[in-house]
Amino acid sequence: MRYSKEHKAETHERIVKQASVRLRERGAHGIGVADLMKEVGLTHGGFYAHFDSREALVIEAFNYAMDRGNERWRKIAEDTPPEKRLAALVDSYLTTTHRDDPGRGCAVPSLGAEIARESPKTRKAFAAKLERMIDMIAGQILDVPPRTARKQAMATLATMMGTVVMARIAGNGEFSDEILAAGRDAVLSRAAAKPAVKKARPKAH
Amino acid sequence: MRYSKEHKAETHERIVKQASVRLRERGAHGIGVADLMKEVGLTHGGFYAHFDSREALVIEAFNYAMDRGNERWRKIAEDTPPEKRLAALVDSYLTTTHRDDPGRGCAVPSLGAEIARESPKTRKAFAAKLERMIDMIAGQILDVPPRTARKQAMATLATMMGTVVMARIAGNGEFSDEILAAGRDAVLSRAAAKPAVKKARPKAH
DNA sequence: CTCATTGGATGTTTCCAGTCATATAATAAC
DNA sequence: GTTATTATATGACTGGAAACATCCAATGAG
Repeated sequence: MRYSKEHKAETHERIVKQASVRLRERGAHGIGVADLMKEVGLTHGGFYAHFDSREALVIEAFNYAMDRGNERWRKIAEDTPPEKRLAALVDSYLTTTHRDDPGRGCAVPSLGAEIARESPKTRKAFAAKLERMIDMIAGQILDVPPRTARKQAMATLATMMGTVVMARIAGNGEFSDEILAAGRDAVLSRAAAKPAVKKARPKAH
Repeated sequence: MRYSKEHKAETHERIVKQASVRLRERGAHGIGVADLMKEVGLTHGGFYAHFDSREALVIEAFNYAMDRGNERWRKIAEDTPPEKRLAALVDSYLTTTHRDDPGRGCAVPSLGAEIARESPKTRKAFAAKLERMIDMIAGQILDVPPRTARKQAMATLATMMGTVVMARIAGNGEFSDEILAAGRDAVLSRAAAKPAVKKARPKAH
């Protein structure tokens, strides 16, 4: 082996990471191999030493983005007492920061619709990650009986993701902020209504 | 005038309609001028007699799709007694049919994320239509006091749209159906919980 | 010294928005 | 009813952008 053992792995990851950012920012067809490699500080000749094809990269990048999201949620669950976890999650998800920086945010609101149109292989990989997200919410975030947890997790995710999609359409002004606030209230009040947990009424900003 | 008076207007609308279907099916860059015109039974030379540019068409097609959606909702409101309107809406929106046929469905779950990346002009046109949808839900569909209607309308839409996005990622199997069902329950139970003055029945877990 | 990795250059293909001279078809004028 | 008029449609053409993929000389780690 020339170059250190980890060198290639590191380069590989840098490419995947940058791709995942660009894809979330610009969509599934929003960046080409050449530009991407340039952004990573390489030239695009070496690309095919790392990936069989562009699609292989895209799948990896999707997975990477989803994994980072799940990782983030896991940390929230870890660092927060059970009854406050949902509020903590919503506070990190339904923010202007997340809305305005899709590149570092959740992949579903940015790429969901496009994923649904990709090849079955790509779509299924994404669906598996989505199911992991649901499990995570149901098991680690929501403070409700397991009986209803899965269903409620799905609805919670749907509301959060739909809110981000709508807020991004609305831009970044007052109207958009209003949408974010409505989503927050909806998620938290639904949770408050179901178990005996109380309040958590965030002030709209 | 040669050709009948309405001829051009009709052709124009056929183009817009077909474009709106294809865009929802394949995404904002999913079809080119030439293919589109062919699908309408024309050649692509004449395109620029109808539209200044491709973008102008895209904006019209977006508007068309949104208008059709609003129209559909208006009819539901018209044909249904107030207390059943939301259920009727959800029953038409969160169906496998809608999930599996984006081309004829709501434009937000199919195009929302891509719209958010388009030019400000395009995005703002879409945002205006989104606001109309919210007004429609708040004023004609929800059976709640005006005070909270707008906020609740936003949340209701977010949940419905997010549910469709997730369900499409999940494909069309059992998992996907489960997501649809969860979305339905969430929208309807929230509506049932709110008008009742306070938090009804806190059932301890 | 050796050779895997890198990166600059290049090939080739595909595709697409937009233009224009020409042909066609329907109405208005006579 | 015939002709003149003109809006609409045709289809080939353009110029260029962008994309994926491959090759090979140079590099630098071991």
